[in-house]
Amino acid sequence: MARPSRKEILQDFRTRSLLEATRKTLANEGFEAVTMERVAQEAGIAKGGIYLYFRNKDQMIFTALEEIASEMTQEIDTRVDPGARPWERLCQVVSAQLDSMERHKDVLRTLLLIRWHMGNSRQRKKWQRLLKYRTRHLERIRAILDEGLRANIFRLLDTAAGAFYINEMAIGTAQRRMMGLSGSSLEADRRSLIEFIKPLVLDQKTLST
Amino acid sequence: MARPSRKEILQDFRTRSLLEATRKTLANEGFEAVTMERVAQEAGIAKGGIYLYFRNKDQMIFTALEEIASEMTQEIDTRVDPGARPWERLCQVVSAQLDSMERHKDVLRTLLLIRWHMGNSRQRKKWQRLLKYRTRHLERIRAILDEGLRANIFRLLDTAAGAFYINEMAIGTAQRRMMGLSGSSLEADRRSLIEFIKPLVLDQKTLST
Amino acid sequence: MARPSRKEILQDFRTRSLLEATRKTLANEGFEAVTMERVAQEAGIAKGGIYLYFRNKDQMIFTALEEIASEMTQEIDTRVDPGARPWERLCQVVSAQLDSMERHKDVLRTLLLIRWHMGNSRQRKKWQRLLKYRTRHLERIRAILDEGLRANIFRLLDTAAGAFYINEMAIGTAQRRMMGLSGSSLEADRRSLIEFIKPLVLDQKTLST
Amino acid sequence: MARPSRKEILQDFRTRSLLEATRKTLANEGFEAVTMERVAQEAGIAKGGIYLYFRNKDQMIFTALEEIASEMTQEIDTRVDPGARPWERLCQVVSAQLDSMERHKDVLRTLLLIRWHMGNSRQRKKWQRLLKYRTRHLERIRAILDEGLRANIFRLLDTAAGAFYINEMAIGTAQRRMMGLSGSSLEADRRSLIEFIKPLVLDQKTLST
DNA sequence: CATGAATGAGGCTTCATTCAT
DNA sequence: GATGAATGAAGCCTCATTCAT
Repeated sequence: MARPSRKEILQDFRTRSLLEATRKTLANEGFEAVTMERVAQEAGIAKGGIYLYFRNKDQMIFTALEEIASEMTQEIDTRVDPGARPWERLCQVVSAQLDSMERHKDVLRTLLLIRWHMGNSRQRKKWQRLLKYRTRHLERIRAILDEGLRANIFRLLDTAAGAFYINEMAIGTAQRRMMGLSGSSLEADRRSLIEFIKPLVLDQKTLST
Repeated sequence: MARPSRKEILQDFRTRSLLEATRKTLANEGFEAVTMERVAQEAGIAKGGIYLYFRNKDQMIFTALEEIASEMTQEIDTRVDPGARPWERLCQVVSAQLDSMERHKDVLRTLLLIRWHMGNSRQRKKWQRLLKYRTRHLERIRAILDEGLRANIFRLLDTAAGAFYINEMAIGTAQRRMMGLSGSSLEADRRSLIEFIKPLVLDQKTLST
Repeated sequence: MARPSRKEILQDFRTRSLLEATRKTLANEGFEAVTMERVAQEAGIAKGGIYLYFRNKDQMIFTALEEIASEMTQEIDTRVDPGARPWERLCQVVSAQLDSMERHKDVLRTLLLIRWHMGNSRQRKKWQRLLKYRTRHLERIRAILDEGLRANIFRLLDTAAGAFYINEMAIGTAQRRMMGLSGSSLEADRRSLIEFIKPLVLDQKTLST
Repeated sequence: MARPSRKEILQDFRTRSLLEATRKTLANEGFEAVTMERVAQEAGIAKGGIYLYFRNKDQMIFTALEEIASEMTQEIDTRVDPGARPWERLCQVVSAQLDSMERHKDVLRTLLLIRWHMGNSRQRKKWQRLLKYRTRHLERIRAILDEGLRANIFRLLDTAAGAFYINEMAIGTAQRRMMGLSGSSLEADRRSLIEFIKPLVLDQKTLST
């Protein structure tokens, strides 16, 4: 395998710095605070230099967001034990998702902004690729539900819909925390959500949390 | 009661035009497309004229959004039969909410943006007042859950949390439709959501939809 | 003599209100705070109504300033005893001028602004008429100096120049007070100035203050 | 010592152009004519470019004014012979001040405007720093008077007050010239002023001009 | 006459992007 | 390649003046 050349290493480093700076600014000061000037400075690169690594501002932000989405997906994957039984796995996914969102609380705000942009036909294309991560996550949940259904552990339901709702509740929970409206600990919020979806399980005597 | 004078009528008409223009722009082209110049033009008013009706851009947008929130709240109220039994009322609320969100699909996007702004401490105050409508809605749902709980119809649950989750699922559903990702009819989405929360009811044999 | 008609009385009252409002605003908040809107409101007249009494903003301000200049001139006249001897009269004039400027401290600022405008050839004409009051004042002082000279009381000097310098010192004193840089009482400032011009008098043993 | 780089030279040139343009506009058309647009054009720079050299309009004007004040101070310093005797030095200062003001006649107008702004409590802070030059000048005069007093050459007087009055007369003289009201040559005005303050000297036989 | 809503020119400032060095 | 000065299009807001009612 070709060892990365000196040039490639530098390019990579610069790209990383820029993305880091973008995320940091996004997190600390919000979308409107992200100016090329600011990001460049934070990354220790000249303003004009950004354009060597990104086509334009939109693409830079897009890439930063995609990176976060990707990280979150991975974080969740890591936390799920493929050998566990469906309900346990579901709990793991939900818990991992809440944790991950909490950790990325600050940028989550912007990440969720794409939901908003997706409603605008003109901008749709620009952000569409980020949906991939959402879809993947929904399918992960759905697979668990399907398995539970086949094993006759879960109540009969439209698993696609179920996955969707569970994800929405998790996101809502994270958003509420982000807005400072939660009032409970993350752990309490987690328990609450799991409690709410527990009726999915037919024989509740068998449940652990 | 004093009949509105000619002047008042005109004032009202102008204010309406501006709000309409704001909503329309907001809906069609998104938040960043809302320019004083543009709104003025769309409303058939000179640029400077806006400031006769609104203190500044923020207040204009705020008013437009609040109006929508208020309309939605009222639309839902109208659709709920206070005499109906808890589960029926819950279904009415959810259905009404979905309908209302569908009707205001375009601006809903922006309305939900406040979730985003609320995460930015600097802008928090500006939008905080809009939370009133959310709170009111959550309490409406919670009251129904409480009543059902007291009547021993609903499964035991934290009603505040329950209200929160139901609302999140409804909003998520609307958002999905808005993003063009639903694929089903509104009616199908409604059934799906209601189906998902049906386990709340203890004796499901008694259920109508 | 024709008794002023009802209409004329009203016109006069309105004009007065507007000038008063102009002066008040000028005094309290400075030149840039004088907007037609504000003055109209303060005067209890509709914005458009101003144009029934003044050709435009400039003329309104001009008239207000002229009024003040005129008042100051009169105030000084009142304070001078035509029968007194030259040095006493000089002291009276200077004292009266300082008092009057102190009383009109706030608007004096704007009044002196015309010195500034007079340097701009384009605006010169607009304010030139206000010079009348300055000229009159200088002549008043000069007449006193002339008389003192003829009576052999004052040291030989160019009386026109002397009048000019004395006036400048008085204005400077008032300005210093206005800028909050004086630190002394008005009375102390008065004494100081008179002390400084005392060498004008040949035989200082005869002096009272 | 580091030779100024090409970049620094250019930066300096731009700054100079802008300040020059500001002064010119200030001089020719007055304070209100100073527009960012206009200054930029006059300096041959794009509108937005100004902000590379000045934080905002206020700072730009402030800098221009301070520059003038500083130049004038230096011009006067250059003209005073530290070895000369008090009265000669006083004459040198006054002459230099009149010359300097004559040379900067055009902008002097605006420089004196700070007297006006200083009367407005809201703007006071903004211009306060310019008072430094005035204070320095007053102290220069005062030091001369003090020395003359100690040497028993000057008549007894409050030297601080004396410095103040002399300065006011000089400024007044310059202003009168600026307003086109002088009618005499600068030299005549100079003589006149010096003549007026001559009584400060006790033994006038010793005087040269 | 009187009103004040409406106009629209004009001012300040920001910022993505380009390009000479 | 890298830099950052320069550009200029927008954006928000103010306010003297006009004019329909």
